[in-house]
Order: sequence, then C-alpha cells, then structure tokens
Amino acid sequence: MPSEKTVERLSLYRYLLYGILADGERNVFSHELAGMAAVSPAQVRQDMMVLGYSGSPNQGYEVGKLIASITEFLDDAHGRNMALVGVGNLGRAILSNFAGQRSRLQIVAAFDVDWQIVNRMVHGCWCYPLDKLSGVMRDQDITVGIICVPPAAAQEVADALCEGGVRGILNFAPYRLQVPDHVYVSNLNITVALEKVAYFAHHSPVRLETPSREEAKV
Amino acid sequence: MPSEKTVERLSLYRYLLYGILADGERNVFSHELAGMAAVSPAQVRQDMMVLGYSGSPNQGYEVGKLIASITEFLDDAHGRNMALVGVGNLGRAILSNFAGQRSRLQIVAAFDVDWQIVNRMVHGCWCYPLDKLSGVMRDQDITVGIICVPPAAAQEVADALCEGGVRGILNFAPYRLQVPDHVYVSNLNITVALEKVAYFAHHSPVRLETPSREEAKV
DNA sequence: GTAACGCTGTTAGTATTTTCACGAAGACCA
DNA sequence: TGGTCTTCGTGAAAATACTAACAGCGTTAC
Ligand SMILES: NC(=O)c1ccc[n+]([C@@H]2O[C@H](COP(=O)([O-])OP(=O)(O)OC[C@H]3O[C@@H](n4cnc5c(N)ncnc54)[C@H](O)[C@@H]3O)[C@@H](O)[C@H]2O)c1
Ligand SMILES: NC(=O)c1ccc[n+]([C@@H]2O[C@H](COP(=O)([O-])OP(=O)(O)OC[C@H]3O[C@@H](n4cnc5c(N)ncnc54)[C@H](O)[C@@H]3O)[C@@H](O)[C@H]2O)c1
Repeated sequence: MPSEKTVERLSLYRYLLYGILADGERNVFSHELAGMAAVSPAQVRQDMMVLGYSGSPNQGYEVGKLIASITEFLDDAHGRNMALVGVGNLGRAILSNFAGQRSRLQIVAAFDVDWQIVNRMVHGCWCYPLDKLSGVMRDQDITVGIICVPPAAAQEVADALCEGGVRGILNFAPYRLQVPDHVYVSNLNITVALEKVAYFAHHSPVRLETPSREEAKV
Repeated sequence: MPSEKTVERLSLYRYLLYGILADGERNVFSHELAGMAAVSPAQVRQDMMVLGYSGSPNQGYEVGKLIASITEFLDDAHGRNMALVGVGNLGRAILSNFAGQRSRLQIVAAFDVDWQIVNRMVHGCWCYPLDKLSGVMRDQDITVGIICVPPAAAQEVADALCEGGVRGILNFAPYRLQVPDHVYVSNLNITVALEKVAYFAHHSPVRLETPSREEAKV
C-alpha cells in the first residue's frame, strides 16, 4: 500500500525511463532519475523499494527491467479501459492527447448530452449520448471515469458512472462528488493550481518545487 | 509562509464561499466548509489562522468578510496578468475557461509558433507569435506564465518567459524545467493524475480522498 | 588476488502536515 | 442574570513524508 505520492512518482519515473530508453541508454542511476524528476536520490531508491525489482550497485537500474517492474506494479497485467464524460474544450483536449497512445490506459468511449457532439468520432473516440453510459461501460469493461462537465452536472454524471460500476474517477469539475466508499475519486482543479502559482510567484519564499543541478531530459 | 497545500485549500475555500454567497447565506461554519472541501473541520480552522480574520463562536465565519480576507491574502491588492504559451488543444481549453472571468487572475496574452494560429483572437484572447513574448510581457506587466507546448519545446519557452521577467510558471508539459532560483514552477501532469486514479481504482486501499457526510455544494 | 570505489537497500532520524482536545466566548432561553 | 449549548482558536500529539547515513556488494584497477 504505497502512498498517493509514491504512485505519482512511479508514474513519472516510468515516463522518464521511456525517454532514456529512446536515447539508447541501458542503465540509469538513482541520482540521474532523481534529477529528471526533481526529487532526491534517496527518494528514488525508497520508491523503488515497493517494486520487487532491485538495481545493482555500481550499475544502477536496468532501464527495461525497471519499466517492466513499474508497469507490473501500476497496471498489474491488463490495461484499464476508461470513459470520458463531457466532450467540451477540456474533454476534447484530453481525448486528443490520449488518441495516438497504445498504452495500458485507454479512453475507449466518450459521452455528452449535446446532440451536436454526440454520435460521431472525436479525436478517434466514439462519442455516445449520456444515457448509453451504463450499458457501454458494462459492454466495454470500463472501470475508470473522467469527468469534464460543468460543476452543476458533475454529481449527476458521477452517479451514472457509479451505476455503471466505476471504480475510480478523475474529476476536473470544481465540485466534491459524493460516491460510494469503494469508488476512488481524485479532484484536479486547474484554477486552484493557477492561483497557487500566482501566489508563490509573488510571495516567493525560498523555492519549493525545484529542478536541480542534473540535466533534465525529455 | 503558508504551505503549498494551505494555499491550495484557501483558493478552494474562496471558490466554495462564492457559491455560498450566491445562495444568500451570510454565515458559514468550519464543519460546513470542511464538508464541501472534503477536509476536516480542524483543518479549516487551522488554515484560517494564517488569515488575519477570525470567526465568532456559535456564528461561524461571515462569508463576505472571509472571502475578502482570503482575497487580500492570496492576491494582495492587485490582480496578476498571465500569459499562456502553446495554443493547442489544452491551451484553447484553458483560454476558454478563463475567457469570461473578470477575476484578479487574467490571461491577457497567448503565444504560439504556428502561423495558422497566430495573429488572431482565440476565445477572447489575442494570440501573438512567440518572438513577441518578451516585449508583450513587459508592456502588459505579465508575471505568470502557463506552458501548454509539447515537452520538447518546454525549456525553450521557459527560457523566453524568464527572459521576459516571469515570476511563476504553471507547466503542463511532462518536462522538468530549469529556471533561475527566483522563478516558482509548478508542474501539472494530467497523465500522471490519470494513472494514479487507475492504480487506486484497482488497488483500492480504504479510501483516500473522500467527500464526507456534509452536503456538497456548488 | 585484493584493495578501493561507487551505488544500492534499508533503517533510523528529522521535518512537515494533519488531527485531537480543550479553554474561552458569543448566543439563546428561561 | 445565570446556565447551557455551540463553535472558534490554539498548542500539543499523532501521522505522514522526506532525508541522511551507513552497511553490503559488485566492479574495476592494479
Ligand atoms: N478548461 C479549463 O481550463 C478548465 C479549468 C478549470 C476547470 N475546468 C472544469 O472542467 C470542466 C469542463 O470544462 P470545459 O472547459 O471543457 O467546459 P465546456 O463547457 O467546454 O464543456 C462541457 C461539456 O460538458 C457537456 N455536458 C454538460 N452537461 C452534461 C451532462 N449532464 N452530461 C454529459 N455532458 C454534459 C457539455 O455538452 C459540454 O460539451 C468544467 O467543470 C470546468 O469548470 C476547466
Ligand atoms: N491535452 C491533454 O490532455 C494533455 C495531457 C497531458 C499532458 N499534456 C501536455 O500538455 C501540452 C500541450 O498539450 P496539447 O494537447 O495542447 O498539445 P497540442 O499539440 O494540441 O498543442 C501544442 C501547441 O504548442 C504549439 N507550439 C509548439 N512548439 C511551440 C513553441 N516552441 N512555442 C510556442 N508554441 C509552440 C503548437 O503550435 C501547438 O499549438 C503537451 O506538453 C502535452 O504533453 C496534455
């Protein structure tokens, strides 16, 4: 049972490792990964402890093996099918971003109430009317939902997702959803993130999120 | 010097308080706000301690006064002008979201390298070619930047923003920027957020981010 | 073969963040 | 007016997250 932050970092490490692999590097040290991820080397090693995989002294970690370990840990075996609800500006941006990807996480269906949007492909993803949600979720074995609707509609959508058997929700609407206990919800509020930046930009303390001396990398 | 998390929560409280005000409520208790923000009442009271404002026992907090206190604390007096770089799918979504708003935080200019996009209005915001960045930043007193370009271009854009005198950056590209010490950077990685949700959806521990019994509210 | 080095795994220590618990004070009622 | 009830402010305790330190081992150099 790793913490939320550990899972986030593992996800980031994996992304960085793919970049390293593409560069032809076979091995990587904890301090290199740490530099790219803007964390301490000790943090990297600590995070690795939750994986079964160990690096070797003086050689660091084998990039391919490490990616495999993280993937096994995060997505254990099979990928996840996800649904996106609310094909507005933000919804379309997310669909476009995940369109090409053939990763273990796929957005396999989108939903909206707007008849102008519904019943056609959007960035490679079919867009259904909202009332088809439960049915499609069961048919396609969808277990994760992404909510990109206005706050006033968020609870209604969350209820529908739960009805369809969702296990996790990423919610972009500024509204705290009420869901059954077994459903995991994470809220991502872009406005709040911006206000935080504006605050620290002008009340700059010392420096909180810092890159580090290491060369940052794709 | 409040923590990052405290600033995030204050921003969220303020948003919630505007909703309460719109409902005609004059006062609010810590446990009510806590319910809406999915935190503990003690947390709310602790967060309030950084503001100068105190509530009164049995009456709770005066909504209007509390909003004013948070605003004074977060945006001290004058608003902030922001620039968005990278008017792609995500950039346009963010521009559309901040278009109508007349808040203290405004996106006053957008930038891109694509000649198809540049030199026209996008969701009410003028889009300049990237090489105008430094000049426009100085003219319009822009101190916060939002990076929505592909990761390979992120560092170049960050350098240009720093050149223009930026103090804070919200970075959506999956790349750790290297910037001078006095520039505050916050990274928001949507893919990582999604992977986290997928993980906890299927390795559901007990429940981490939870709403609560209180009635959630716009 | 062996000594020196460099990086990992791990544990113990430190710092930060959240929760708890309780004294004080305004409001309401009789 | 006195008593009760509710909620705030706050410092101390608990929980969490991060850092530092070191033992162990593979590698390399000689
Ligand atoms: N775009 C941003 O930068 C940004 C920033 C902060 C927060 N948000 C939040 O993200 C959410 C989406 O933002 P957006 O910019 O894409 O808004 P948008 O208005 O462009 O899109 C909303 C979409 O949801 C659809 N919709 C409305 N009610 C629905 C329902 N009941 N079921 C299904 N679909 C429904 C609409 O038809 C529309 O297509 C909003 O809650 C917004 O507050 C967005
Ligand atoms: N859209 C999402 O859901 C999502 C999710 C995760 C991460 N991201 C990240 O957010 C960023 C933007 O995503 P997007 O979907 O909007 O991509 P996009 O390709 O739609 O838009 C990128 C825009 O940046 C512009 N650009 C390229 N180089 C530039 C430069 N040097 N200077 C200025 N502008 C430049 C392009 O012309 C284009 O308009 C990317 O880094 C992406 O990885 C997006």
